[in-house]
Order: sequence, then structure tokens, then C-alpha cells
Amino acid sequence: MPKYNPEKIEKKWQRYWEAKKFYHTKEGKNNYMLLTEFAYPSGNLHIGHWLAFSVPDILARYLKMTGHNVLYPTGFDAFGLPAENAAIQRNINPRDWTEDNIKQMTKQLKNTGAMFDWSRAVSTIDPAYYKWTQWIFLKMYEKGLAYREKTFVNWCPKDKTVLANEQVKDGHCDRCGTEVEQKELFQWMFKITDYADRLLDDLDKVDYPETVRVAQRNWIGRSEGALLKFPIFNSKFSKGGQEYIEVFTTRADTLFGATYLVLAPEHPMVTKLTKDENLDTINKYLEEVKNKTEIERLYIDKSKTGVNTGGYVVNPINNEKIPVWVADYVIGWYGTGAVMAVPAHDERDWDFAKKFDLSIEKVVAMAQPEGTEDGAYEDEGDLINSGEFEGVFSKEARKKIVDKLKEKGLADFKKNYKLHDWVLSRQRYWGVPIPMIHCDKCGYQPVPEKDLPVELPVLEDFKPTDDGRSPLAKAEGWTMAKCSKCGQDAERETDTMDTFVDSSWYFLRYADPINQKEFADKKKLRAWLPVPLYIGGAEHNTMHLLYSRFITKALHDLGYLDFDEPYLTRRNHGVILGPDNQKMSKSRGNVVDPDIEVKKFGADTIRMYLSFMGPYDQGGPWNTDGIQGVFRFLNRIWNFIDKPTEPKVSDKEVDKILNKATKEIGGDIRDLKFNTGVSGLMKLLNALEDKWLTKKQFGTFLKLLAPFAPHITEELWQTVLKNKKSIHLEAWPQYDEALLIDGPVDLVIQVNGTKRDVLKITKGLSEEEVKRIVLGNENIKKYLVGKDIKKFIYVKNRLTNIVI
RNA sequence: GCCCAGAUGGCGGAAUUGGCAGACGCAAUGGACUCAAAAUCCAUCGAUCGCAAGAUCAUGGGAGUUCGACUCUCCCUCUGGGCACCA
Repeated sequence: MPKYNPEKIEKKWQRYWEAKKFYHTKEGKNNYMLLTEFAYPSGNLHIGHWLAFSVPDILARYLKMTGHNVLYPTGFDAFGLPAENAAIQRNINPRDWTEDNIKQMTKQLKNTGAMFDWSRAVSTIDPAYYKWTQWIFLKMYEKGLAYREKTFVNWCPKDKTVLANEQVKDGHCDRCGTEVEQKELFQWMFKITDYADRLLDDLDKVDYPETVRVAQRNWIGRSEGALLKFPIFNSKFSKGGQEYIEVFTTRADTLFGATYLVLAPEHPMVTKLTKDENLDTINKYLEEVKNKTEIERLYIDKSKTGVNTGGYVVNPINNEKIPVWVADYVIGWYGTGAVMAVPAHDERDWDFAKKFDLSIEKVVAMAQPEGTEDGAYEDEGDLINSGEFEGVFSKEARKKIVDKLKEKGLADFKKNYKLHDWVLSRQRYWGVPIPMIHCDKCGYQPVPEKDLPVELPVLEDFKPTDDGRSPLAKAEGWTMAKCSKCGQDAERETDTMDTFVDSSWYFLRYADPINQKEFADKKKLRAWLPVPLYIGGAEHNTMHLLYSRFITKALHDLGYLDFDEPYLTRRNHGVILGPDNQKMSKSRGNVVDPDIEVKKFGADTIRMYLSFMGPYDQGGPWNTDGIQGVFRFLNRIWNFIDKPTEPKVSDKEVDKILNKATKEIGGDIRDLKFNTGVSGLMKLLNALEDKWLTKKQFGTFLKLLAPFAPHITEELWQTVLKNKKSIHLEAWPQYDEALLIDGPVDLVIQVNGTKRDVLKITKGLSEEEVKRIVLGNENIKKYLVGKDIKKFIYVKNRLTNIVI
């Protein structure tokens, strides 16, 4: 036997599988699409990709061996800012840059040995793909779920484009870290807020990690409360009937304690309400607030500032006249941009009231009255100083108070959300053109379906501009179009779509990737979807997952899908850190290059090491020594074959060992416990290495290893065991429950909870029999001399505890 | 500030979900092979005391429940992540 040379055998078998179209998948029985997140073609595969693709491949292969018709798809999420910025830097076209990267990464992905079905690979920059991205947009538009509106948007001055709220982290651009500005622009948006309730409630229908559910709940940020109307007192403009300030509150029970009202600086009523003598102060204040950046206002300076308008409103529950203030701790866009202030029961209002000496009225009794005097009491309790609602508990009081005001038309129950509509316009070149045409006469009109795709033109100058216009506006020939309604000259929309639109439906396309008539055939969709298991990174817990859930629900409502949740189960993988336990980055010089590791150890070793290093959802530092252990293991397997494998009789003991391992390793893979799966294989080799194995027994061993190390097992299976067909067409070995249970077991003997001895006993003994054996044991007797046995605990086949 | 996850040898981690803590691997030490090194193989490997048999301690810290706690409950410390003036 020659030395184990992974480089040689891996290439060989990869070519073999590809030539035989091994992993090309057709709809059949027991279909299973194992979904991982398709890659962004950044240029080079990094070790994180290996974790994301080659480890789930173990599960894909196992599922295939256990009788599933497995589709393990892949593709490229290829539009987007980074490619465009890289192309600008290198002064080449983003398309050339991206396509080169795709070529390179395709090659590298094949090196992982994963059973990707390349015949179904999708690429979001392919017009045959983005035709359907545009089509989905049009359907959303028809349904009123896509609309154009002038709003304040997050503008990244460096990338010169709009960002969705989700792409802003602590006031900075998620991509480049530049401080984000607010700009008022017309933007195309998806009405995701219409789906807020369903996106929230349906989380109960799917199996996601708790962290993901929490993250999504936070994003959606539903709070249930009420809208209350406060009549304006003696409004100087109230000629035609009473005017009101509306507030949103979750604590209507504290209404009797509302001693003032606060408007956000952006609130339209601010100047109206302000008394003439206060106008100067107010304007000065508004100017001050305007000069603060969003970051200063929301993240840095949380001290309360504000000014009195001099105006008053009337508390609708007790008709008391209360002052109206303006303060920037109230957020303009949330709720109504106005709040009722209850300083006794809200910390922020408390701080403000203390600072400006406003009155504080307690209306909820503290559970422990001896509690602190200083500060707001925010918990619930029985109402006090609350007229007819005296003594009613908060929860009930909320309902009663709103009900009462509702009769007078002064209140209603209301849910509020943090979630905003999804701004999908991007003023950049490298994206899917939004398929709309603007006609001076007819306004915005959709591009007719038959004219899709609206192809992205090739531009010499695709650099972003400062004026908020997309570079596509420079393509004069391209922008010219006919209005689809009146036929007159009109102009194409020049914004492109956020790449999250591209990736919000790609998994649907895997079911039917070359269909030219529909985004996918209904029957094929039914065969593969919804996705039974989606494995990916925690960075997509909110945006991508929420967006694709939304698009799926919308397509479902439009009648195109039978299901309204795209992924039944979601599991996250961890992050691989550098050997120094820091995030891998070029500047730190701690990047592990998988190409180099493949050269040194081969794909099988890397796959197994990534599996072995810890729980899959945890990640952790790459250990240069640790990988040696796995490499050694594969070498031992390789050399194992040199031992005689044809003894006279089949060894029962070996069968038993294999039987147990089959059950355990299979269970580990199903539970994504790849680390214990690998250790199980190592234990198995330890147990078998000094034994004689039949050809069949060795074959069984190889099958257990095959999902983890597809190349070495194929080599040994075909060239050494002389099998004609691939090991990857074999079924996972059957195990026999009966073989698992016979034989003696170790019985642990404790005295007062401390282990004193271990005895081998026959399985299934009764308590009486065990008691006789244990108490008769010389070694145990010495602990019991002169003691009374108070209690004898027996856990069947496992342990006894003698309490003295 | 709030929410979530986590803390186990020198290191990565395991523990049938309340039943032998430290599986498996790495590193380390000693030995075999070798002129030598690498590779490989054998042995040791949580701490303390002990020649040994063995004993005691030990899963971030402190209490509790239990015959029995890494596992459950309460309090605290630290680490990672998310949200954050959202009314």
C-alpha cells in the first residue's frame, strides 16, 4: 500500500463523481433539500465557507444513505456593494470582477468534496434569475406591497446609497462603518409592516434557535397599547372644532398620573401649540436638536433636554389642564411622536420632571410600600388617586380606562411596531434594476411582464453620485422607454434593488432553476419546499431571515406558494476564529487559508477537523496542532487496510462494536453533533485496530466514515475492497437493537453518594438480586461495618446507592 | 439598563438530560525504533497526601432541593452576543 496521499485521491474521485453526474438531483420520493446560505463571491473561499458547506455536507450524505432523495444546492449571491467597490478600486467592471470570482470560488467549492448539485446552481446576476426578482417586485407592486414614497432614509455618504434600517448598526453603515446621515428622498419600499403580526406570531410554527426568535421579536418590536386623544386647551387655531394631540401608550392605567405631555421636535403641532412669547426659545431649541446628529441624539447624549411650549392640553380622563413640552427624548417616528408623561411611573419622565420641576402624581400602589421614594415605580399594581378606578389592578385598569374613553371617541386599542417598511431602493449600479417606468402623464407604471428582464446595461462610468441619483441615470439610451399605459416617451426607474431582495427567494429557484416561464413550477416547488432544514450564520438572524419569510408569505398570499413559512427548521453554525482566538482578518495576519490546508492535509481532514473542534453552533479558534490529530486518524484508517482482513470466522465481538457505533454515529449526525460523531469514529478505530475484520465488516466501518471523509472512503472501498460501485451509493448500515442490549453492564456502587466500587452484572437483574450481590461483596462490606442501612437505591442496570 | 447564551484539566471539548466527571483529540513527559531527526508504536497524564493500596478535594463563586447535582432552584462574578430614551 502506498502512503496516504489525499491530494492525489481527492482530485481523482472529485472528477469521477462529476463525470458520473453523481449529485444531479431529480424529484423523487422522500425529497429533502438541505439548504445552506449561498456564498457572496468575494474572491476566495475562506475557512468559514468550509464550516458552512463541508460540515452540513456530512448530514446531506448521511440523509442520502438513509434513503432520502437529497438536494444539496448552492449558488452565488452576486450583486452588491462590496463587488462594486472592489471593481471601482481596480478600475474594472463589476461584472468581470464578479464572474472571475465565481469561477475561482466554484473551483474551490468543488475542492470541499461537498455533494453540491451544480446543475441547479443559481446566480443572482444572471438575467434569467433576476428576471424573476423583477417579476416578484411587480407582483408586490400589483398587490400594493411595493410603493414609492418620500421619506427620511439612512444615507451612507461614503457608499453614496440608502441603507435599510437593518443595515444601520449604532448609527453607522453596516458595510463600511461610516456615520449614517438622514436624507429625505423618494424611495421604493416593501410594506413589510403589513406582515408584522404574522412574522411575529408564526415564529411559533417553526423550529428556530431561541436566539433567532428573540432577535426577530426584538426587530419587529410589537407593543400592545392604546392611542389616546388629548384635547388642545384653548387652541389659538381651534376655529373649526376641537383639535387633539394623539399619544401612544402601553400604560393607559397610569393616565391619572399624566401630568404633562411631550412632543418630539419633529411633531407638526409644535409651532401651532407654542405661545407667541415662547416661539423664540422653541425655535432655538429646534435648531439645536437639528444640529445634533442621530448618533448624538440617540446613543451618546441621553441627558434630557426640552422646552415648554406654553400650550396646554386636557387630560381626557380627569379633565385636568396639563402643560405641553417639546423634548428630543421623544422619537418622532415611533408611535405618534407624542407621549403622555407619567413621571411617577416612568423613569424617563421622572428624570425630565425632576429636571424641569414638573408635578409628579402617584397613581399605582407599590407592591412593597416601604420601597424607594426616589425614582419611578414602573411595575404594575393597584390604582390609587384614580377616581372611579381606585383599587383596580393595572392590567384590568388599562382595558377599563380605554373602554371608557373609547365611548367618547377619545381612545382606541392599538398595536405599535419598531419594524419599518423595507426601503429597497439603492442608488448604485451593481444591482437588479427596479422594473418601473416613469411617465410625466401617467406617473409610475410597471414594466409589462413580457418585457422582463430589464437588463442591467453595461456602463463605462458606474461610479455613484452625490445627488442621490443612481449611476444608471447616466445611461441615456437605456433610461428611455415608452409608458406602458399611454405609449408616450417615458423614463426608466434608475434605482436598483437591495441585494436582500435577490436572496429573499433564491431557495425557491433551486427547485426549478432553469424555468423560463415561471419562477418555479408548482409541482417542483411542492416536491422540495418548504425547506426542512436551513443551516447558516447568526449574522442573518434578522435581516435575511425576516425578509425571506416576508417574501414567502407575500407569494403565498398571492397564490404562488402553498406554504407561508420558507424554512421549517433553522440551525446556526459558529464562527471560526484565528489561532490567536481573534476574529480572522488580514490586518491581524491570522487568516487560515483553506487552499494551503487542503494541500497539506486534504479535504477529508479539514472536514473532519471542523466537525471535531467543538459543537457546530459554537465555532472557536483554529488549532494548528488539533488538525494533526484528525490527519493521524485518517492515516491510521489507511494503514489499517494492510492488516489481514480475512480471518476464518466473522468475529461476533466486532459486529457488536460496529452495531453500537452505527446507532450512535447516525444519531450524532442527525442531531448535528458532528464533534461527538468524529470522536465516535475514533473510538471505533481504537476498539477495532487490534482485531481481525471481514471484508464486510471493514466495509461497514467505511460506510460510517463515508459522510465525513468521502474521498478516502471511496478510495478504500473501490480500490482496496474492490467494490464496483461507489460507496456513496450504499445504504447506511442497519443496526440491531437486540445486539445492543445483551451482555453484562457496569454497576456503580455508591455508599452515601460516593463511588466505592464497580461490578459487572448481568443486564436486567431485579433489585432483590442486585441487593444480595452488592451486600455480599467483600469490598463493600467494609464500609458497612457497624452501620444501619437506612435506604437502598437501585437504578436499573446503572447504579446502587447505599445510604447509611 | 434590558434580553439571550455561556463558564468543566495546560488546551479544544465529552457526559445516555438527575446517576462512574474529564470520553475523544491536542500538548506534555518517559520509553521503543533510528547514526540522528521526522513519522510510527508503547506507557503516564485534574489537584493534594501517599512507596503503594487508597484517601481527600475538584465542573466560575455562594447558598438550597435530593439518597445522589456539571445537570434543577435562588443570589453573585466574569465572558460572548443582541437590543437600547420604542412611551
